Parts: sequence; C-alpha cells; structure tokens
Amino acid sequence: MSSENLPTRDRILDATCRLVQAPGSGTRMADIARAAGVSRQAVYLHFENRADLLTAAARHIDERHDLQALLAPYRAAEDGREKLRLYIAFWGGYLPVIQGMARAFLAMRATDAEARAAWDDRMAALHEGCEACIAALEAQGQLDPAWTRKTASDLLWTMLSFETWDQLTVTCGWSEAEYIGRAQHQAERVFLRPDAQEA
Amino acid sequence: MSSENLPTRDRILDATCRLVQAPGSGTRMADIARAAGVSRQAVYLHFENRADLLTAAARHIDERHDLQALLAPYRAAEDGREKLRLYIAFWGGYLPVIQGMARAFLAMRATDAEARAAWDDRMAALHEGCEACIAALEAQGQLDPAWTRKTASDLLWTMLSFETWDQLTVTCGWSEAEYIGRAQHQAERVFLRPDAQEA
DNA sequence: CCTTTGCTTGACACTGTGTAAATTGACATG
DNA sequence: CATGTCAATTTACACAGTGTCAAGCAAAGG
Repeated sequence: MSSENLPTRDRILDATCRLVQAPGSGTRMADIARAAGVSRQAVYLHFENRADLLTAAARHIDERHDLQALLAPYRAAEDGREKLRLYIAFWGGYLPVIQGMARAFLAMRATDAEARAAWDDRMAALHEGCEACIAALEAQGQLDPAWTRKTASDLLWTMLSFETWDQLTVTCGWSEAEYIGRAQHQAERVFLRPDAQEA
Repeated sequence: MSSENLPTRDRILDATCRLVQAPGSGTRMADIARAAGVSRQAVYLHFENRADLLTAAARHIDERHDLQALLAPYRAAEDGREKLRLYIAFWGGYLPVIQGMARAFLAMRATDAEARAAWDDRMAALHEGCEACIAALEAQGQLDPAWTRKTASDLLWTMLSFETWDQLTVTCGWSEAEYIGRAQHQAERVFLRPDAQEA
C-alpha cells in the first residue's frame, strides 16, 4: 500500500536483492531490515510478509535488468532453431542474475503456499517460452516425431529449470558459456529430427 | 547406540518411512514419535537429531527394497548402451520409492549441514553410476566426441536428478514408464555418436 | 534388593515469522 | 497556530518446531 513513499520501500527492496544474492545467505527479515536501515517491523508496513517481499524484489530485479528488452531477440526470431538458441542463451544469462532469489523462493516453497504460487507463476512463463520454441520448430516440420509439442516443451522446460542449471554450474563447475553451449547442443540433438541436424 | 533393542528403534524407522512417504507431509519429529507409539523424546534417545533419523530411515528403505539386488543387472551389463538403459530403468523405478525421503532431505538441505552432507553423499553414488555408464560407452568408442567423460557424466547425472524427475512426473504428469522411456531415448540421442544410433 | 536400561513426563531455550499497542516526529491543511 | 495524518519506532508477545535437561517410573537381571 501507500506507494508515494518510495525511498524507504525501495531501500528495503534494494537491501533484499543485495542480501538474497549474497553467497551462503539464510536471509532473514531482520537482516533485510538492518541492511535497509529500518526496523524489522517497518518492513511489515510495506510488505505483507516474506513471500510478498520476495515477490516484489523479484519484479524489482526484472525491471532493473529490463527483462523485456532481453527477451526481444528471442521474440523476434521466426526460425525455430534460432528461436531455441536465443531462448537458451537469454535464460542461461539471466539465471545467474536471479540465482539468489531463486534459492530463496525454493527454500520457502515447501512451507509457504504464497511463495510457491509466486515461483510457479514465474516458471509457468518459462514453460510458455519453451512451448513457443517447440511450436516454431514444429511449424517448420523440424521437430523430431518422437516428441509431441507438450512432451518436448515439458522436457525443454526441465532442462532449463533452476535446479538443473544450479547442479551443472555450481555443483559441477560448468561456466556460464559451457552451460549455454551444451544446453543448446543437447536441445538440438534431442528435439530436431535427425535429417535437420547439422547446420 | 544400543542396537540390541531393535523393536522400538525399528518402530521409529518404520513410522518415519511411512510418514515421510505420505503425500503432503511436513513430517515433524512429534508426528513420527506419535506414529511410532513413543514419546517425542524417545526418538532422541535413538537418533541424535532429525538429519540422523532421516539418514537412518533412508538406509532402512534401501535395505527393505534390496537396493543391491536392484542394481545387479546394471552392474552386470558390459555393453555401454545396455548399461545406460538398465541404469535409467533402475533409477526411474527407484525414485518413486524414495520420493518422500528425497523431499524431506531437500527441504532440510538449506538450513541443515548434516542433512545436506547425507543427501550429497547419496547423490555422489548416483554420479558414480552415471560415470560408469559413460565410461562403458567410451570404452566401446560409442560416446559422441562432443562430450568428455566428465561433462557427459555431469549431464546424465542431472537428467536423473530427483528435481528433474519430480518436475517431469509430478508437475508435468508423465507416467513412470514415460519418464523412463523418454530419459533413455534422450540419453541415447545426446550421448551416442550419431553413427551408433538406431539399434 | 539394588542397579541399570528404556522410556515417560514436563519444562525450557532458541530461532524465526508475524501481530499488536503505544509513542514520536514530520508534515500538511484548516 | 492547531489539528490530523502518516511513517516509523520501540517493546512485547504468540506460535511453531527443534533440541536439551532433569526427575521419575517400571521392568529385567545380577
């Protein structure tokens, strides 16, 4: 509520993004309040609860990085294969940006229904992007007949999930470029019909 | 400690497996104690803490399902492609069995170092299994040269992660057979060199 | 009979989220 | 100038869940 008073609200959002993105952080409401220079209770004057705060902070990150502009090339692509490559490249570059936020949401998801819904909502958008790529491939007759639009979208979506990215980069030590390149290679191998492979 | 007294300890382990596997369960120590017919404190007489209890319960499940016997066909396979298929089939059948346990560990992982270590340990074993499959493929010259043994193992391991399985089956609604079949198909598409494909 | 073992009951500390009430300080408007 | 409004503060508390501690009880075994 009361969105005239931007400074404090924004200081809280900035602090949230900063702390949540910091490594090894079990970021508590008290930490965020302290970092924003306000009392813990002041946070509750601006945000209903933790899930509400994180959701607002996630949107804040999207705006600061101009998510829409980052998506533009992918949206403009007509060719299915190109669209797929661009989408994977976009997402592979964006995941590191939202990594801390993602971890915060996943940690809450088990106990907090609101956090779960907010995260699922973001992931639904990712799934739609995947489906658009597969649909473009399909429209050009390049989708391997072993897959339907639904099953291929499901699998691509899972290949691009935060958990998959986290395991490959953080746990296995793949660089961002390696993750993107191999995900693109894998996707083409799996989804393109064999005679459409090689470029 | 005191492992002569099997009845109570086992009743606790059984209750843990049962509750943790039940759907929609934020299984608390008190729930487990009640289900086992003992006091909450009695649980702490047999297990140091929650992580210790879950770890023991996971081993308990492995024994009850005779994990070693389930792994035997995979271990015996010489042919890389066959080994890969058998491993995916084994794991795809075992994941539903440990699903509740996995969820419990993942929920604790963020805050509890001991739980994290126990889960990582199990996953390390899975990674070794993946590496053995890839090594078998490599030994027969069937591994696509785009992959090294390490990168291919990393990716296969991630394809077989609990999170991937969870998203595809629970969220996307794939049946167990669909998951296994598509994972096998995907793995062959990705890891086998093109001229070794088709059987 | 006395000790040990296994378990019970009850109370408590700690952490983190969220709620509530009373108060202060700033600012705007009549 | 007086009044009202609003942001933010302090202090306190409720609640859930884990883990600890202490006292006691009952049965088995020397």
